[in-house]
Amino acid sequence: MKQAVTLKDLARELNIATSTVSRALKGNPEISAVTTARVQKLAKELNYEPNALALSLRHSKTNTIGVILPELVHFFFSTVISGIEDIAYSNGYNIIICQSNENIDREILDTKALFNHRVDGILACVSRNTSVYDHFIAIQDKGIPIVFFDRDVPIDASKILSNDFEGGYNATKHLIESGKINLIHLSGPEGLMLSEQRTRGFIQAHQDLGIPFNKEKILRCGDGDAQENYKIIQNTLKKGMKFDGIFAVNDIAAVGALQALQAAHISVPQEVAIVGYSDWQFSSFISPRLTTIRQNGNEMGRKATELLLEEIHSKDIFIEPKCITLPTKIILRETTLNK
Amino acid sequence: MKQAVTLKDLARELNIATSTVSRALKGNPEISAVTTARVQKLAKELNYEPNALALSLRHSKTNTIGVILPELVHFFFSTVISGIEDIAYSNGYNIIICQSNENIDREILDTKALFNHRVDGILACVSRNTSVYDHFIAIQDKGIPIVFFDRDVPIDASKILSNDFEGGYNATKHLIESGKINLIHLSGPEGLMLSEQRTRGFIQAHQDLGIPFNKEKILRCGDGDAQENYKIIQNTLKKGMKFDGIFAVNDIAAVGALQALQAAHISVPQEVAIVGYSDWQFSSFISPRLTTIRQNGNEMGRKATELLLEEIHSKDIFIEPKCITLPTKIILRETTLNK
DNA sequence: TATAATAATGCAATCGATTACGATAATAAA
DNA sequence: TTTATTATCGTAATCGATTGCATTATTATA
Repeated sequence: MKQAVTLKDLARELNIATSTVSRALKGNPEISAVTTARVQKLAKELNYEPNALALSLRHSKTNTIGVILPELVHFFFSTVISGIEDIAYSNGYNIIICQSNENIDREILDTKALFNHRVDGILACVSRNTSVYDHFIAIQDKGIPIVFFDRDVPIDASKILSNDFEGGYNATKHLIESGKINLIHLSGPEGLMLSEQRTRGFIQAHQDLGIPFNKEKILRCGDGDAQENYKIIQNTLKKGMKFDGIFAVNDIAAVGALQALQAAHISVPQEVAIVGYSDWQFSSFISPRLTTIRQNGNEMGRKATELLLEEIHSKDIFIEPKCITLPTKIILRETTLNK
Repeated sequence: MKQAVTLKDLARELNIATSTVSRALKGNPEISAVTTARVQKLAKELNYEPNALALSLRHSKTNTIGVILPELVHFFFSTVISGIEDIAYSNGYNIIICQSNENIDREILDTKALFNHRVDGILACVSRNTSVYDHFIAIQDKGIPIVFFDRDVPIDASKILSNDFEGGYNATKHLIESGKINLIHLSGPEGLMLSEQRTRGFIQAHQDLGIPFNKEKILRCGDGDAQENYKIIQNTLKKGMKFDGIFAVNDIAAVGALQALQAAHISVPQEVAIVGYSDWQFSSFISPRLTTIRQNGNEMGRKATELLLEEIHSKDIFIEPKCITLPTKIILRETTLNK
């Protein structure tokens, strides 16, 4: 098997010490111009590339950021990753991405793996059903900074969140202002702070605009795939419940609802209007095009990475955790009446 | 700053040699039961975790696989990643994912970064506009095995491809058999082998089924986003070109075409039928639901990883590159007439 | 000419873990 | 009692690169 070229190989070939080779390669003025030239020439010839492992070990610094998130396939998360990459790469950092698949056990394994690889810091969005946080605390205790994003956690660390309350509030306000006052809400899983915030926004908007509200308006959907929400709306219609607007916790749920309505020959948005959440890629494709709340995933990724790098670069002095909440934006499309 | 616990720390605390600690931790019988117990107890107390960097350096083995692919957000690629994860994790390997963003320069940087991190092997799907392959050859020359997937490359290496010819053939055959004989094809970028294969299938099906074919039936779309294909179909209609079926190189293009038809009040599938490619997530959401060709991404990821691990584990002996072509499957939905 | 200053390079420790080999002590065999 | 054997543990080299501290050789200064 071919072996990678090392400093030692260059040194042997040129009959000098590895330390000299090392210095010559980085243009140290202590080394004579002649020697430097010889070394750099040979290095190029043999295609020498430094071993990042050895460097990391030496410097106790991997220049690598670990990223833990629930699923790659979500459009929102992929925009977050782009933001992370932008900042990380331009600062000379690599990233390692781990999917937890919304699985707490996988998440625990991921944190361990990232620690064992001695990443310089971690960006994490916890899985939906994470309720203990020891694995993160343990990492922090070992001196590795963590910044959480998108989903809130009861941990003393920096966080970049989206203003889910505001999103829920504005979605609901838009529905009400377009004349729909008998709304239902397809809500996310209990315990997931983010979905509870959206629900809170839903309720608050009712109160602020003087629209009556009761708990029956909230329909809880578990995983929130389209199929499930299709059935929920189907059942709701079957039970004879009346409504003229739906605020769904995400676009997938919204599509499920939309299809149930279409199957029942209920016109959207004339009879029932719909607002989704997150502005998935398909939301502008489907017919009618879906009104939704856009979160700035790229910005979230960038901000989170900037914060993390700050903490990495000042490992010695204590840094007060920051919590940044990013604004959302409503994207008006065809599933709501726009006046 | 808190520092991670090392073997040396344990050794100092217990007043024994690090070599003894190392052996005790892995239950080496040369170490007395008493000592072993003491070491393991302390290790647990101090939450000792071995430094993967040091191990990798020592063994010249990182147990890490590098993955290079164009974009994470593509549903197909995310299923490939799941397949890769399944096999990699169950074999004790971690993965590092790099997005090239269909950018050759980024791709070159990625290969370098992965090599510098001394990954044990690489799984790669080249970017759309990659036409030189020196960066991959260089990696191979350093003894790191590479397995390519999805997109074919003129490199002597193992490959897992999808049978794009078959997919294009069956899509076209289905359209013709459902009574549509005046088809057009929204084709992918020139030079991308995969899209040329699909086009070849389109042509061959015409010939085999005795349907006249001419080059005007092929409309080339560059990047292939929905907007672009919307315009292409719009222009085609404006020019008065007649057609009753569309085979699109991917689902996004198909949706663009679909929307252009709907805007022109042309009924799908009655007047014009559509077949897409790749079975994106949204394809079963939209209305009408899209008939498409499904590629088994998970299987592709699994097979590619298995092949790569084989090559990694037999680094010394030469392994003949294998090329596996996976079958595709047509998913019949509402954008075509199904008889 | 003797000494100091400078330039150029080598030696060896270091990062954290592993492992071949050597060393010590205790026990068994002769 | 002396030697061989075994159990147990330590020493040092190693992976690849860096870097503080010598060590030379050369030139400048007194």
